[in-house]
Parts: sequence; C-alpha cells; structure tokens
Amino acid sequence: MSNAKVLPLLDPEPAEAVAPCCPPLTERPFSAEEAERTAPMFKALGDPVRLRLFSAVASHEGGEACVCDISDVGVSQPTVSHHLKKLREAGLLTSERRGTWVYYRVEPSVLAAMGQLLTAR
Amino acid sequence: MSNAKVLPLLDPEPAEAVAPCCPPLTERPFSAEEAERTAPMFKALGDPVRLRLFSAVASHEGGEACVCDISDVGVSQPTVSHHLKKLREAGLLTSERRGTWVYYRVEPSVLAAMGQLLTAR
DNA sequence: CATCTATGTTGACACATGTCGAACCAGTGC
DNA sequence: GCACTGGTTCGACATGTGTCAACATAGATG
Repeated sequence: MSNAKVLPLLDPEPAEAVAPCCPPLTERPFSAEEAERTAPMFKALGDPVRLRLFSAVASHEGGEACVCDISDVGVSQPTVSHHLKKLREAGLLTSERRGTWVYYRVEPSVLAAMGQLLTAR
Repeated sequence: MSNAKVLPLLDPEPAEAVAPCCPPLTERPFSAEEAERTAPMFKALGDPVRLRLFSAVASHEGGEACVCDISDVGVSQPTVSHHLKKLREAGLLTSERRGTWVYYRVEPSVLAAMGQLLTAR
C-alpha cells in the first residue's frame, strides 16, 4: 500500500462505530445510560492541555501527527503522554507506532457525533 | 457570616461573551489562551448528571425548565443545585426566579459556538 | 551487544470534584 | 406572626485528577 493519503475527504462509511450514540442534546432528555456513555467524550476535552493536544492533532496534515510535533504545550513529556492516553481511552484519538515515532490521529466519526449532539433543534 | 444582604440568584454577570471564542478545533492548533477559555464548557458537560440536566433544560418547552421538572436524575437536591451552578458558571445556562420556582434556560449562542468548534473541516 | 532517542508507565503528591446531610434563605398561604 | 415548600449554601468526606521525577520499553544506530 503506497501511502497516497493526502486528504481522505470521502471516508468509507463508518456507520455503526459511534453514530448510534445519542440524539441531539436538545431533542429529548438524556437517559442515564446515554449520559454515562456520552459524558466521557466531553470530559476528555474538558482539560486545556488535552484540548490543545487534540486540536494540534486534528489540525495537522491529514488529521495525524507525531507526538514530537505536538508535545510543546507547557507540561512535561510524561504528562503529555498521560493526556494522550486519556484522549485515546475516550475514543477521540488512535495511536500507531511507525518506527521510532508514535503517530496519533483523530477518529473522524467521533468528531461528527459530538457535533451532532450540539446541533440546535 | 451574618451578612444579611445576599442575593444568590439573578446574577447580573453570567454568560458574557462565549460565542466569539475560537475557530473549529480542526482549523489550527489552539493556543493556551483559547484552550483555557474553551475547556470549561466541555468540562461542564463532562459529567453524566450535568449532561442529563443540560439536556433536560435544552429539550424542554422553549429551552426553559423549572428545577422541579428536571431534578429527578438520581442524586440529592443539593447535588442537583450544585451541578446547575456549575453549568451556570460555565455560561451554558442562566437562571431566573419567578415566584416560588427557579427556571433555567439554555444560552443558545453557546450551543452554537460549541457546535462550530466540532465542525469538521 | 551497547547506547542513544522517543514514548509510555509507575509512584507519589497536592488539589479539584461529586456527593450527602444539615442549615439556611425566599415565597406562599394559613 | 407561623408553618410549609422549593432551592441554595455550608461543612465534611471519599474519590478522582493533573502533575512531575524516576524508571521502563521499543526501535534505530553504531
């Protein structure tokens, strides 16, 4: 597979990955189960350092970035790793090791799902 | 603390400018200042109870609800009040006392701003 | 194999947060 | 005035979270 991914605008249908989570917040009151499932995603973005890391990855070329490119956020390297792990556990990022460096990329379906949650009725 | 003049409700300040906050997370890496300003909104929605309360208010008739209508989320009433205060401090809700009851309503501009943040490029 | 560089993990700490019961405040009605 | 109801604040506690230094691990390179 020669790596010819410049900007995958037309992704293959992710469908059942994250989409069937929940309706917009304004549609009807969330159930306890829906809230328990959805809150961690917001929580993951609720820290300034994580927000910067996520934004750095999401805005990077192809929605993918090496740790070395984004780790300048004013905290120590272990702390960066800790926050990246949190973002990974929340399902917002995925990581992959290629040789010496580790690359993080955004989970596009999650971004879309969160956007839908905040869609005004 | 025997200060008699206390008016905890009807704060004149809450929910100032939140709309003109930041570009989408995917546009460019967030600065420290942008992240510090934006993260609290996500943090406020990062708790299941607060997410249910916010959803209950947002989905209610006219985007407004009495506390008595939404306080059935499985925690005590002081805890409900505590979470509603957090949502107010984050600029997501505003409160108003009308007679016996206190009504909370969503800040529509905030909802739109957060939706824009998650808009995919 | 030895060593260096890039990340992740562990342990420890201070601090923030969610939760409750009790006390308090604001209106309504007796 | 008094009691009652809705809602907030206070005080206290257990748990969670962000942070770092120290250590551990994975590849690359000599």
